[in-house]
Amino acid sequence: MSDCPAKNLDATLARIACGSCSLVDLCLPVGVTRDEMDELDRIVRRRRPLGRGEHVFRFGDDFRSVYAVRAGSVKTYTMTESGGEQVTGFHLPGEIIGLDAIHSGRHPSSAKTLETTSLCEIPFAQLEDLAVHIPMLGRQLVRIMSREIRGDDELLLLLGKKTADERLAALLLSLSSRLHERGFSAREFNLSMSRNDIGNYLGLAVETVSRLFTRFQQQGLISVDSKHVRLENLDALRALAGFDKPRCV
Amino acid sequence: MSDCPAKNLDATLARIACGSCSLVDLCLPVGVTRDEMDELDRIVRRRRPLGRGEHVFRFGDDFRSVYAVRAGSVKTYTMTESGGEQVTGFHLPGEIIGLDAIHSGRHPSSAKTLETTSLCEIPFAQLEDLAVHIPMLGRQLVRIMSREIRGDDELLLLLGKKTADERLAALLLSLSSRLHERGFSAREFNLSMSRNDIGNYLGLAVETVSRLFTRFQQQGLISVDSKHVRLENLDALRALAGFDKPRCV
DNA sequence: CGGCTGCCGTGAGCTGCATCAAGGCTCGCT
DNA sequence: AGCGAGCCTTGATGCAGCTCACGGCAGCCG
Repeated sequence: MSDCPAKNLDATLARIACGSCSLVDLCLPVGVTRDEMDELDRIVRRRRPLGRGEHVFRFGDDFRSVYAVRAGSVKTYTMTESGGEQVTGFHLPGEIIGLDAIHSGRHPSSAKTLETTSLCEIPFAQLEDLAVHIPMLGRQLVRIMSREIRGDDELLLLLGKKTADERLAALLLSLSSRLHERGFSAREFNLSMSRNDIGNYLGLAVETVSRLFTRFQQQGLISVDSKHVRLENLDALRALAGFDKPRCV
Repeated sequence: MSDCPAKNLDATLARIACGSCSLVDLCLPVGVTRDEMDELDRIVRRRRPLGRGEHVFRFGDDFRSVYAVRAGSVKTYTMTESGGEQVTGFHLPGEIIGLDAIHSGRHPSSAKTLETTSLCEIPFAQLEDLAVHIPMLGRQLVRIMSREIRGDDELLLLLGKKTADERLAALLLSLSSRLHERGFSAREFNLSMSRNDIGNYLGLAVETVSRLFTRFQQQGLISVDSKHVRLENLDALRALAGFDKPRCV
């Protein structure tokens, strides 16, 4: 542990306070003062990065904390009794995961990193206590949860009503606009998730996803090179998906 | 207005305080004291019942309040740009609707009554202010929203992975257990929503839903008489649906 | 090096559910 | 009573996407 090369990195990350984090206006501390942010900083635990494929929490775990993605990406998924997965979301920096566990006190879903990922762990009991002193923090939490509900409802529409093409187009556009918000290119990015995860999330067979990527490329909508995607015709994709910004009103 | 026969009913309903409401342990004021409940009472507006098919709020409306169903039932739905509906939920007494609007300040979905329905309107700004003085109220709000997210995720699994049979079985069991929690029979109830709404919600064509009802009846799983359903073989339904309590962990 | 494992792409055939079409039932309205 | 509008049911047909089967490629390990 002490001679691990990650230690320095760890120490560096530990120094990043909410106030100096570039995600500050995507994450919890929106609208709180400098002093209040320091209070939040005191309860946030910045953990050393997780490697690809590690669990943040597992189905059935006791609920203690919610987690903010700081860098990297995470998939969340629930499980059927028969062992099948349903991927419920891909989460990018600034997003909070674990909110579905508050109600029951146990995690009803699992979360696994898709690549090397660093997270902020926010012990929930302390967050609730802090929210009593910092009303804005509670309000922001509620706003974030509202957005989550909204996002899920949009996904329901996608799974309930849309064709395979529309679904993939919608996912690509969602990733594109979310990455753009975070300062990355909206037109060109890497998919950190496997084709399998994509199919699972969109309610499609892997083979269908694979064929769709091929066809989208043939149609000049995108260029794909394994994990790397470039959106060549955003307007056509938007027309296909049927809406512009899948995760906003 | 003054000679309307609904007026007396209105007055009666208006007298029902949260403290004396039978839904008190399903709704917002869980775990708050008597005095705190009185404070909540002061901001809750008990409106006269809505008739069948009336809107509680519409897509695009300014967000001012959330609503608790007191009696009756409500469907919520979002819309595609092309005008199609996606039903996102059926809501029974004690459930809160409108939570998806907090984030953006506008309702991203519509809510329409399925039968004569009475609601409590809870102005959200006042609820937030009150939550500052009654921490438990804020916590309960967050818990309710967490359950909502959890419920949506379960629905995603349903739409993404389950067959038509499994979907209908899951819906019937969900309604059954939720009605049971509210003191109604778990085995026999009326469907307040149309076959169309059911199909829409489950991502199926009306015709498929109709055929499923017929087949379930032939298989001895249920008896149906138009809106009236009796679950004849709960265990078999549960086995079909693949899980027991669709909206709980 | 060779074998093994995980991920991705492609083709061929099948199937669950949508779609289309038509008829019955109920209820409210004239 | 008679008529029309919704809502529901049933049957026939078609197709989007699933399943199965196979081959390729990259990374990993002995």
